[in-house]
Amino acid sequence: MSILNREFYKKNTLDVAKNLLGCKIFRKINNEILSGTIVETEAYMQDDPACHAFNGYTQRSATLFKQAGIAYVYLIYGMYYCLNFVTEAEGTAGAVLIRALNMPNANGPGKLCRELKIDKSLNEADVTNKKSGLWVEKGITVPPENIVTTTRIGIKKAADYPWRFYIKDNKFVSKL
DNA sequence: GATAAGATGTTA
DNA sequence: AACATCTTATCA
Repeated sequence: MSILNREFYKKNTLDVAKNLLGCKIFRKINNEILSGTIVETEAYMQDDPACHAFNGYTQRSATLFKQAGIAYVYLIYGMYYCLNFVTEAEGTAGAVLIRALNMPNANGPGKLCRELKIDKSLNEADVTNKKSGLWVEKGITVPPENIVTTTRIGIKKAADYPWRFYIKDNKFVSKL
């Protein structure tokens, strides 16, 4: 029962992406609580051609510049939602994309949002308390040797940046 | 107002 | 390997 506080997110995006591995996401819907361990993340930063905020401040990317510890949810390809957690200080763009959870049918950004019933109404939701129905708690600690660093998936720009992290030998990680 | 591209998932 | 499908950004 230790919810990750705002200080956890208000750090270097790459560090937050690694620290989030092994943490548990909780989603409360009506009286049901869904949860899953984060097994795969990707980092997106301000000086990153693939980041939505790279080309300046727009309506969609505005969330990335807000305070750390809130959710950034957007629709991709008109069919799938992606869940991010905003990082860095207010005014600096940065976010961590959650790519996979340690639960069935959640091995991909779009699939996990479908499983957790995440949609745009959760955009900018505060993840540091339970009121929003979406929060993260400290989970297992992943030793550095079990964190694998590779290039990101599904993007065309800056695809060679080694900013994707996942837990070694985890079968729920999207794509091998 | 119109157009092109996109941090994906499913199907063949 | 191709496609489904629509919001967002970027023009005019």
